[in-house]
Amino acid sequence: MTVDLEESARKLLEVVPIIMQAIRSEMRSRRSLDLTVPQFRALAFVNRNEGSSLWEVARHMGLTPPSTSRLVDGLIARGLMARNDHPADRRRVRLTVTGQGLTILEASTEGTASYLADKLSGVDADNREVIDKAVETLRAVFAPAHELER
Amino acid sequence: MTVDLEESARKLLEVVPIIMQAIRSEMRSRRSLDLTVPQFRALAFVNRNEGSSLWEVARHMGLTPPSTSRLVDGLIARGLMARNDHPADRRRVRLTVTGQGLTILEASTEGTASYLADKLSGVDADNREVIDKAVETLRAVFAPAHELER
DNA sequence: ATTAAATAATTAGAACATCTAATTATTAGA
DNA sequence: TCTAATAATTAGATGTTCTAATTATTTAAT
Repeated sequence: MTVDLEESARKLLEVVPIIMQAIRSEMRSRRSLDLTVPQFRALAFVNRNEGSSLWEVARHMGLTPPSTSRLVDGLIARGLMARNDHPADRRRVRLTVTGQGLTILEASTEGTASYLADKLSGVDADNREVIDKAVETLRAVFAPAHELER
Repeated sequence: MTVDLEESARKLLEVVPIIMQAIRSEMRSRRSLDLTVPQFRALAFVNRNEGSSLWEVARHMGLTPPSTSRLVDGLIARGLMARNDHPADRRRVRLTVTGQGLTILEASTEGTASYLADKLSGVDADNREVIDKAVETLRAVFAPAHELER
């Protein structure tokens, strides 16, 4: 029984980047899809939140608006996202995922989830449940507050 | 009870980047230390493995040798790491953490772990134990195989 | 109603991350 | 010894992310 907070934190700090790296490599390895993690996340968010403003995407991702603006630029350049005028407020932007963007998002989600599922398949049912529960708790702890009421 | 492998994988895919982003922001926010996550990881690895070769660092981090070479360049430029000749094999490089590097590594570890500990402090003991156990399992699943016998 | 303040987004400039391909040394093996 | 393999770097590209400054638009206050 660890229970030592600092110790738990250090382990988390060691393991999270390792998993992240695995996800990153997996995502970029599919030549045909080739989304970076931020691109993937932005696409997924806008897909779930049709017509998001740049600021909403930035807040979700924990990025500054300029960073987000560039990120979106890249996605638009590849035809995966579209930037339109907001009808009520001309300062604002309405972001949407294009058909092609959705196709790639889905393929990428599917592919990466399969990869992770494969990794997890070696874990017995009990421990998988432990992981599920931990992920749930961690989500509550780390997810931007405004996204938890869903 | 979720138990659905694919579903677990998708949740992991959602949550890991969120935690990662929190860690990244936290690390870069300490102006005086200001390590990026890859810099931090490289420093931590070389500190634990005095005299590592470039290739070992690359393998640990899941990066290509060129990427690692540049990463190390940056650390050396900041005086946090040193690159020396390997006595037996002149192709190889012996990496070590400098005194200043160690100072910054420790401060950064301490600061980031405190930040995470603070986040986790709101979680009750039972759930903390669940998280610990999950982290342990995930480490076994994702850590590079060669690093598990320790 | 006009001006000042606040908000939304972008541009500019910088440092870093990361890849593939090609190159340079050095060592090991046929 | 000449060729293979190994270790590392350089080159060139694209993407990430920051701060600071700028542009446009809307809201609020006189």
